Amino acid sequence: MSEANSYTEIYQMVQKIPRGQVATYGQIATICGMPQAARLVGLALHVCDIQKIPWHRVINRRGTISTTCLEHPVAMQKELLEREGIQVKKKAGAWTIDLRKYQWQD
DNA sequence: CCTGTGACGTGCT
DNA sequence: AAGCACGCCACAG
Repeated sequence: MSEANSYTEIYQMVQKIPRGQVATYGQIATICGMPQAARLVGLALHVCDIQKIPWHRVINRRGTISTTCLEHPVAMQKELLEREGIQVKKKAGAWTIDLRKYQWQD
């Protein structure tokens, strides 16, 4: 685990997010020690097992998901987030979440 | 070995 | 307030 300098660390961090809260890519990257590698978090979640990783708790700085592959996951994300007590609103065609209210703090 | 890309972030215009 | 451009790190070809 100490050598977890790659996606592994990110996955562990995402799984560490408390239920009912969300975190931004930059937040995860910063905690992992790579405040400038927010893109890596996104890429990591892109290749991760969305069946095992609560990727829906990880969103961008705007509080929305810019997912290029918003094929199916978007609807599922809404279900998962609302199921955890997080309010998801639709704004300009994108799901918006109140970061100041749900953003996770380590 | 080098180049391109990507679920992002911040700054400037 | 909104949009555009650059920078960051890791991995694939």
